Amino acid sequence: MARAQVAVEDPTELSPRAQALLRSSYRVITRQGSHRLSLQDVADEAGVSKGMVLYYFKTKENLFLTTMRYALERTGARIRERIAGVDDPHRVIAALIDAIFIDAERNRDFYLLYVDLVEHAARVPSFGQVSSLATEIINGLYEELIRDGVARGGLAVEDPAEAAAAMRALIDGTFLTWLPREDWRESHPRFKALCHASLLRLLGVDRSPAP
Amino acid sequence: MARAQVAVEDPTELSPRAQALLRSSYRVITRQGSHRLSLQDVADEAGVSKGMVLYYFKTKENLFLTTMRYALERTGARIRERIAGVDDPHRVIAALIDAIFIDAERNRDFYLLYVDLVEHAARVPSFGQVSSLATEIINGLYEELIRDGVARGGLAVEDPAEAAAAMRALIDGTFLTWLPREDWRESHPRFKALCHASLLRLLGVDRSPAP
DNA sequence: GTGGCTCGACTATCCGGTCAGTCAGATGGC
DNA sequence: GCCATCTGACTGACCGGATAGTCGAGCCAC
Repeated sequence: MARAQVAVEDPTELSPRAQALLRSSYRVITRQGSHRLSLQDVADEAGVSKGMVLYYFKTKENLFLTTMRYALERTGARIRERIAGVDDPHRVIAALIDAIFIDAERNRDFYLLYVDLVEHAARVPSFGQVSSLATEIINGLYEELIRDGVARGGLAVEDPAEAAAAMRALIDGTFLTWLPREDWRESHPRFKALCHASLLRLLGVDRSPAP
Repeated sequence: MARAQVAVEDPTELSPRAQALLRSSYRVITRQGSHRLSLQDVADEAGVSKGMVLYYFKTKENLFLTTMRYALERTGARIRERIAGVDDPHRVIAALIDAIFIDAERNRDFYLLYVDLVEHAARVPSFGQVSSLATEIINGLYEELIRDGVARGGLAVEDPAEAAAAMRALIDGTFLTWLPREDWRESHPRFKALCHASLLRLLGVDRSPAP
């Protein structure tokens, strides 16, 4: 795999054809894992020849990197959208948990990709920027929520950035322990509830039910 | 890669030669990642021929599985050993954190392998048992500690098994967010402190300093 | 007809696994 | 004590299959 020399391109600025390939690539990765991703598979999934994949994304690494970024930004946007309407600071945590834990299949797809990204980022320098992007998106969102919650009252937190980091660790860790389970489909609600309860503890939310 | 039909063998019951190969395998995996592990690399690392690796471990999958189990049990035993002497329930959490966060290099090696294991376990059924073994070892240890802490007072926890799961999520998640960082070497103490503080919150430990 | 787009054949490489065979040391018959 | 035989660890050449990337030629819309 050749080394990418330039920054990963913005997926939203790609031609429609390239974006379709990106979606095919994402589908193949969720099905097989990024390590078993082959250009031929992506081409087959998209119903085109392998040459075309390389025509739009010069190398496999570039395709992979761009797919990561695409999935990351799409997921981040979706979560933001989901919690945009919620104003009550007491409910915003619940809304976030609802937004993140949508359903077992999609959570599994995304977090398996995310785990792959971490593994790659730790070994291959060019993946570092995508991984940093992930941290920016995720921690930024969490920190924003926490600051808001503190300002409106209801959250007992000293350092929002630190709390956001802890929050991220808890949520990502919940998925990490959930992913390899054989009963991942059935246990999804249980892990969701556990994560919710732990998060409330972590953020010092008053746990007496609202009257 | 052929499918393993039988349970992964106990690494401690292997011949010295095979155990040496296991250590070589672990070294190669920590260096390159399990997906870039080749039999030739292991053979080179051990200074033998590739044929020998397959002589002792019939398939690559079996070698990999056994290496995982070896690393898992070795790490679990080391942590148990480290906290064995601590009696004071207020210090046992600190001791655990000290035992887990030994140093940046070893944490990185182990958790990169662990992340690989999760990815494999989620895709390849034969890795499920090793992953379950990991859960047993880790959650068992945590639950034991929590029960002990509750019995001696100092921990405000309702369901120890549930608290253990949350604890594991927090710790594993801390490493997951730490791993892909470029500054992983320098930021190790910071993540350790963050994890420690969050853990105290999560377990409802009285945070006023002892007089 | 020209240039972007698409194909598919081809190349080079890598890697898991097989296999025939080497060699050193143990065994045992005399 | 000595040689024939055997055994099991170990090697290295080899095979088959997969796969990233190249390239030249065809297609078609403008």
